[in-house]
Amino acid sequence: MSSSSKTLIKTLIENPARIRSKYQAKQLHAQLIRTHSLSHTSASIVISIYTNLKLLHEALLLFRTLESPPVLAWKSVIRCFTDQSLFSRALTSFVEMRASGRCPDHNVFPSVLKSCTMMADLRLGESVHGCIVRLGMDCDLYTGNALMNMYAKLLGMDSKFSVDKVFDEMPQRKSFSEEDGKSSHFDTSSVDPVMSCSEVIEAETVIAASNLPLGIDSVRKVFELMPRKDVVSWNTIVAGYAQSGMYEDALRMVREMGSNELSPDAFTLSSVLPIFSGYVDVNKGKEIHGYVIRKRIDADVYIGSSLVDMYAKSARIEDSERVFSHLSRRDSISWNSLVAGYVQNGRYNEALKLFREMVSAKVRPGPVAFSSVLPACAHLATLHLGKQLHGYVLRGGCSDNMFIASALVDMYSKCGNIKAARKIFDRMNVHDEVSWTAIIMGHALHGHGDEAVSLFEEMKLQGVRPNRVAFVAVLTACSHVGLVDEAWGYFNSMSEVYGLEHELEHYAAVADLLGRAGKLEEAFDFVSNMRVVEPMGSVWSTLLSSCSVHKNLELAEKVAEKLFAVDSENMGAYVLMCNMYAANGRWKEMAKLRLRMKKRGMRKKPACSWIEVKSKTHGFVSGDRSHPSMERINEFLKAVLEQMEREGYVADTSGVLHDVDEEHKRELLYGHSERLAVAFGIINTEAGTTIRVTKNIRICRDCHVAIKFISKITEREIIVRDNSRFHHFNNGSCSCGDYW
DNA sequence: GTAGGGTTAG
Repeated sequence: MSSSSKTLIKTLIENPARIRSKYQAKQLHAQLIRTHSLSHTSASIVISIYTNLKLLHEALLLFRTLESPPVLAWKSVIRCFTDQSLFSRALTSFVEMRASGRCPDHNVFPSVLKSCTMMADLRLGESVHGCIVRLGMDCDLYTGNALMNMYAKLLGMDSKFSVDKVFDEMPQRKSFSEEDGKSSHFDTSSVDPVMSCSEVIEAETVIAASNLPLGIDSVRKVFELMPRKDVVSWNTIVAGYAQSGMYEDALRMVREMGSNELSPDAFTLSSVLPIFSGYVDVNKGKEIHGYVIRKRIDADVYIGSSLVDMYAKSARIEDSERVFSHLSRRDSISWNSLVAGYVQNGRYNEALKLFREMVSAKVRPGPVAFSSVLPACAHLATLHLGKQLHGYVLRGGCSDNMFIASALVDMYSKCGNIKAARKIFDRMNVHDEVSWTAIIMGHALHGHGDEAVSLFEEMKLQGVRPNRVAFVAVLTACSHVGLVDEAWGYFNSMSEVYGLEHELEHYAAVADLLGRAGKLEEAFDFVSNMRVVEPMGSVWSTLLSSCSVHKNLELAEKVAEKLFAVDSENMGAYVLMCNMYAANGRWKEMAKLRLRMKKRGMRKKPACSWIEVKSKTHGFVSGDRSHPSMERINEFLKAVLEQMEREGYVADTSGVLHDVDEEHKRELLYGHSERLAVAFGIINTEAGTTIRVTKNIRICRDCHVAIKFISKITEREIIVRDNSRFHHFNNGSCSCGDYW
């Protein structure tokens, strides 16, 4: 070997950063072997070269030949394991390194802590923290940052220790002493408790006494003790505060950054932006948007999706669209922020359209994308799309995801298939309050009040505490089947047992229940005496429709007056009142109301129904004869009407409030949108297929009777979803038991 | 060698 090549090897070993390729690294390795100069030290350097090039396999082959690997070799492989997301192997290596008696230095801890974070192993992380304190390495900037990140990430988790324990007691704890280097303390598989029982109890008492979230407290403690802090340190604590809901503190830290001559960067802002959507006003968010543009970080994908989300949550979806359209690069989260934004703003068709665009743009939808877009299918009741998405979810193997499973339960029940919803619910391994509420609400909407109530009881038995939404669901269930006493019990238990405040929705459900049950005066007093800060228009309009069902015009006038006082443009209320005046022959009052509507430029929303046939949605508007199949629909309805009449059907024209003769009234009934949709469905599907129709307003009383007959004559299950519930017609009767 | 964004039930 020439002296010049020896010099070259020496130079490379001293400047390992010069090696940039696998080939060069292997050449060096080979030369060292050939010249018999592969010492422990030079081998470690080669290992670090391999790991820097992410050549884990090569590094490990060499590593295993070393009898007692030096610190450099250990930390190189630990870092590489962490880099390649092999967190548990990183931690095992750390344990082995400690067991071999090697003392870790400051640049191994960031990787170890990251692995603890990713493995969600707070216990081990805290032990490592103890070790760091013992070795006096808590002054290291990167180690401190990694510690803060770990506590911030694992902040919701149960901890046996508090950070004070780590600081105050860890150094003295025997298992951390350097002399005891062979201790198996760091072995993750070890079941030996690190603390004695009494210590654990003591620590838990300390934790119970503190009202602050444990994690954020630990983050702050580490932060305060760090002698040197950089932007990352500040960003980590800002994110920690933001994620713990401590928004004031997060924003205070951003301001303090400025006084420490550090300017907020893209990381800082993307942590802080979500605060402005739900907590502070959107104008503050706009200021930040301006700052982002001035700092020229508006191309950052993280900032982009934060902005899209912020504007969407502030009901400014047009601004979300603008931000999205200007993004130079879009990842799956940017897409999904806008998809979710559309759904949050009730723009379901746009959400589905964008989801499709996303798939065409070759961005694979992940679990979050599915849980964002499924509610759009639920709201639109587009079963075929929902089923397609379900298939996609199954192929993607994420059907166990709690968010997705709950969204699927909700989607199937809202699309009229409560059986499929229940099947998915029953197959879930664990249920949280969201999935329970979804299935309870599903049964409630399908008129299975008793089933919904017993599921609610089952939920409580399983130790899942009902929250405010769960109470909305169970009260809705009671309301749809007239369980008055049960509803009062639940309403009272909300505040008395669960310490939950009654909100508008709960009052509305009870008012609805009393109204449906015909207890109109009681309902009126209940609503008049409720104390809710929010507007009560929806509650009054619920009660108004009960007055209409129970034909109580006198009370209806009182209710309407209350309603118009808070909501002078409530279309439904005008229509209901007009109809009630008409039904009572009070044409003068009706005309007056009609004029008021006309002056305000209000127009009646037409009644429509939809049906999906062969994955295509067909819409029908009451009295509209433009559908290409209208001739066949009429033929069918005419034929079936003859049979219906033979079986005892008599048209109930009392609901037709136009001032026309009986014959004309019957014709109007026969042109109702739900009847057209049902007829179209029966003609265009095979015998026995379930018919699913969605209607935008309440189903008409006469159509309800007629569809019962039709279900019997045609031997079809017919499911009609109106604006408040599902009606399952089967063999001449309806699941609602005519209570609606 | 550390740090950030989107999701389910009314």
